[in-house]
Amino acid sequence: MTQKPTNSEIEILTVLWETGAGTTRQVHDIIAKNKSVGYTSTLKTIQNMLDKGFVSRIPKGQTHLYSATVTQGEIQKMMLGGFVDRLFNGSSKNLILQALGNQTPNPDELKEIRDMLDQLDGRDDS
Amino acid sequence: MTQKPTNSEIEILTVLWETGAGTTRQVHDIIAKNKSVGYTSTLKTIQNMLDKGFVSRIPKGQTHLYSATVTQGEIQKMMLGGFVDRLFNGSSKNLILQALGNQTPNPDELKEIRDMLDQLDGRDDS
DNA sequence: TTTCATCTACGAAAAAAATCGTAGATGAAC
DNA sequence: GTTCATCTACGATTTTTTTCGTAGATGAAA
Repeated sequence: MTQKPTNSEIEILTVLWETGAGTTRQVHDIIAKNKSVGYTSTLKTIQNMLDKGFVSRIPKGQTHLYSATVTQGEIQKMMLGGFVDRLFNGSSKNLILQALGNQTPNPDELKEIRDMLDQLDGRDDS
Repeated sequence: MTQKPTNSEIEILTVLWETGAGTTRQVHDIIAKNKSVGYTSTLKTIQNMLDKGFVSRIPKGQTHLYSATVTQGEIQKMMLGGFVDRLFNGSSKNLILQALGNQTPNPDELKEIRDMLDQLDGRDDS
């Protein structure tokens, strides 16, 4: 698993991460709520993903049940590095400051972030 | 400026952000250090960027001097939203936690992030 | 058993992005 | 003034990604 998923593939992975598993039909119906695309397009993309190893499948009657073979965290990690390098001069800090500026998390989330920071530099003044 | 730059275009913008301005030759020589690509490819990409409005140029002898018409911050903002939506369920918090996990900023940077957090929720215990 | 809906497989077309080849202009070196 | 290096313009090709059309299989309904 060295390859990065394309945008369409990520859309499908997102559905599978949320639902656990699904047939092409089930995945497609969810995708098609947000964008206009034919069933066979979704099918083809899933088949490509099978070739690339992003999903596995088991036969289920006359169809297949697909699940992701990669976790969302793995893909996030895989994509984040390049993204930070390409757009934020490789600095996570820059990314984080920009992210905080764009869309401020709510207080609970801010606390989570603070806790993470505390944990990272071994601080303990909760 | 509604369109998003492609990856190749971002590479070129990055050079221009760092150098302030440059000729195709100058930009290309920097790009070519990191990847194998012909001069005319870089030229063509810059010309596309001129059409899209990402750069402007002024004649300089027999060549042109290009500068970015968009700031790095603008592009970061433009790209970050979609990235968070696509990969982090639209949650900046999730992005930030993953970013901190991947590559921990140094203490000074951590302080910057903390300051930003304090500022965001009006805290004042510096 | 004919019809109909639904599925898969697979190639091909379309769209988007990246790369490059060639032609022509210009100026410097000789 | 011929040669050489360098630049731009621009179309065309290649590669990647996305979309879709068609053919064939299968099972349920009539």
